[in-house]
Amino acid sequence: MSTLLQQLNPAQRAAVEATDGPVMVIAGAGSGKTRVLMYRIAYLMEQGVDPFNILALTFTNKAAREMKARIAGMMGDSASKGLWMGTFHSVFARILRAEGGALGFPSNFTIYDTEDAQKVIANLVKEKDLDKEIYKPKTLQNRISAYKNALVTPSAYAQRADLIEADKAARLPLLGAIYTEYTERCFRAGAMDFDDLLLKTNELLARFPEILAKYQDRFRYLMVDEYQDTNHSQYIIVKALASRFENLCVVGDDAQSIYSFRGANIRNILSFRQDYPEAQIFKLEQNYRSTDHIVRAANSLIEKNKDRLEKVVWTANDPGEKITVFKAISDFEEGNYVAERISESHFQHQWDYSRFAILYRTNAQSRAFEDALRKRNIPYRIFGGLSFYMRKEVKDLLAYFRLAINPNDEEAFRRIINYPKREIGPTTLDRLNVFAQEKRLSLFEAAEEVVMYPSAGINGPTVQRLSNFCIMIRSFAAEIAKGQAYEAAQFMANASGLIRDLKSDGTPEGVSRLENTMELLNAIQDFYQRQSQVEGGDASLGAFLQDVALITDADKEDDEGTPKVSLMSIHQSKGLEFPCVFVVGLEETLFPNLMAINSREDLEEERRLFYVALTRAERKAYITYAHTRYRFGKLIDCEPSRFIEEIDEQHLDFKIPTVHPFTPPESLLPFSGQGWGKAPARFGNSTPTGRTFPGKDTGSSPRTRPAQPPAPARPAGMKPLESLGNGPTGVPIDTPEIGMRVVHPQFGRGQVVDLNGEGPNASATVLFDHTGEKKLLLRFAKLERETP
DNA sequence: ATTTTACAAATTTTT
DNA sequence: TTTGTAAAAT
Repeated sequence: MSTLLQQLNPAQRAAVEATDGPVMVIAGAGSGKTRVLMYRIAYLMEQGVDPFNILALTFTNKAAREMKARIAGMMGDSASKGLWMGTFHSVFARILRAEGGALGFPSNFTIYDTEDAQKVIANLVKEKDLDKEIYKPKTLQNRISAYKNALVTPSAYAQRADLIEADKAARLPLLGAIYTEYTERCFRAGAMDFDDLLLKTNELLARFPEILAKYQDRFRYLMVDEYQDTNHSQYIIVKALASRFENLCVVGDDAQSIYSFRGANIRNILSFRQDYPEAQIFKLEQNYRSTDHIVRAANSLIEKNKDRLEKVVWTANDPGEKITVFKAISDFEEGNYVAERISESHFQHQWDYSRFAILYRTNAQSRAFEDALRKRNIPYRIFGGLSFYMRKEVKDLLAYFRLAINPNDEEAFRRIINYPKREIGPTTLDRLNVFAQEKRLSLFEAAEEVVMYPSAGINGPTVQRLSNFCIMIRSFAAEIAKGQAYEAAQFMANASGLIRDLKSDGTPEGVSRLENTMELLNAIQDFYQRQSQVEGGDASLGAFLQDVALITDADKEDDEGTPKVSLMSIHQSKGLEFPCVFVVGLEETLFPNLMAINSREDLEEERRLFYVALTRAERKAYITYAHTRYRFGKLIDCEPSRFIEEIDEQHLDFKIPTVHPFTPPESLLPFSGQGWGKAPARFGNSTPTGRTFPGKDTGSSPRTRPAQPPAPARPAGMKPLESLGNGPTGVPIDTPEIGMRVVHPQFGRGQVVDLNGEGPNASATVLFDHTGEKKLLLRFAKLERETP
């Protein structure tokens, strides 16, 4: 038998060996789903399948990258070349770059993020003079997104009386018109939004049979991870691609479907059998991840859901500890409790900080935990919230790149036409826009041509300013064409006046913004160097932009070695695991969220979300909730979540805060009465651990620097499982000297030949033994002294 | 055209 | 709590 197969249990092995025909793997939490996917690919290759013919669609790019690296490790680097792995969005964006011409899109099309899309819509609403309280850009964008994910194009919408009726009822009778106009604007701008990447792929495959045939023939073996979270649009793409060979393997867990708000359709997994009657179905039910208490607790919870596939998750692991349930008096105390527990385990059991995760329902909850951790100098990392590439200053610089590469990019144009100040205000922009719409031009084209049309009403000096701007952008394009992405980016950052503008701002925020801008430039240099290493890699600035548009927080690697506590929303924790997990904020209207308590379907999704959170834990789980909580600046009373009651209590261990002597303990026990019962007034100020309960903002000592800088400049990455003994061998270098022998993680060994700059811009020129001379920024390139 | 000031609104989850 | 928008002033 293949040595690969020996490393799997019987159920896993069966799923791996069923290479031909449709296969569905129902994989319980922690049952080795990723392992099956990985071994299946390796097994296919071992059976002689060309990796070129395999496509695996994963949930994050990071998952794809890691899996690919491990397969390369098993099968050899060159053997796994050509294997395609990535998210739906990144894989099909790539195909659209190559084939989008058939649909009339340029290969350098821009990807609009949600913010861009909403701004385009906001502009339309303004142009049409509609009430933006009723026609809220966010709402419109959501509805349009939903239509796109259901494959309802503007023309299809016009045929759908039911949808038109529904929008009328929602007081949005013009939604169809806005949708149509929005689609046209995007087309003219050479831009696609996230949903378009799937919708246009469908259009491409449906309208051009020869293109469909080409990719059907290429992707003879298709694998889809997290199938329960695919939406209709993705489902149809998969179906189309798989329809020739039907070697389709989908892996998922209906109990972990948590993305219905994004159009994910749990029926995709529930009805797979009907779509493919001859499909083989495998169930992975043994959990290798968590203790018995955790597995059973999670099971008892998820049993309350009606929409489920039959499946019994079990584990042979030891019982472990019960789940600790803690009720805090306030969100502030909740943060302190969690930080205390982490600190305790860290010092008593030598658990390094990367073994802990704090999971919450909404990103806004992170604050109390940040404060508590920072106060104790516990390093942490926040995922989500506003990511690096969403920051204003980063998007501003990116907009220059975008416009230089695709001058029709309307949002980029609007963003930077008057930033830094060029004396081109709203009046000019309005007139320019009117002119552009009349002539059916993009704003950039309009700005270039308006000089010939005095009737547009833009005065001479302003026309000159517009023209100067266009000339500058054209010169940027020429710079990019030289092919040196980093140099071009730096040139643009300077020539645009953006750096100067940031430098003139002396405020701490301004300094941080400048740092972030520099960080972006560094990222470009890194990208350039990395891509240059890969054979056939595209190191252009355009390629960088394509990557950046689809990057998420979860994709980023941690570039500092310090182990950190992870803070993230439960959604983001999907697919991850941690030895110790805190699920926090278990309160009615927060979790389950207010938005989700009205229908059974929504409530069940919230319950699945809680299930996902619990099953992230390997050894120990905590559940916490607060009595009072600050929400939008006001202190409000909370009620414990119904979900706590739903867990079989034999797996729970209730902890209660210090009890006032006059109060009978029972009255503090959760669920002893209704809601909070009569919680006693707390005279003392002590937490359960006996610490004094500091007032707001008093605890942070000015003498010690926080473990985390106040404004984390970039999202670092994480490696929950491999935090121990990482890093290459060698001695880190603070100050390299000319002539020193060094090692670089990517370029290998070399010798320092020159040094330049200081502070954050300090760089070294290194002559590498194999890859030649490179200039590296020191704070960025992890150079180490060569060890013989 | 830009800056200042005041006031309001907003918080679910994400590719 | 912060962030964004509208009106008013320069």
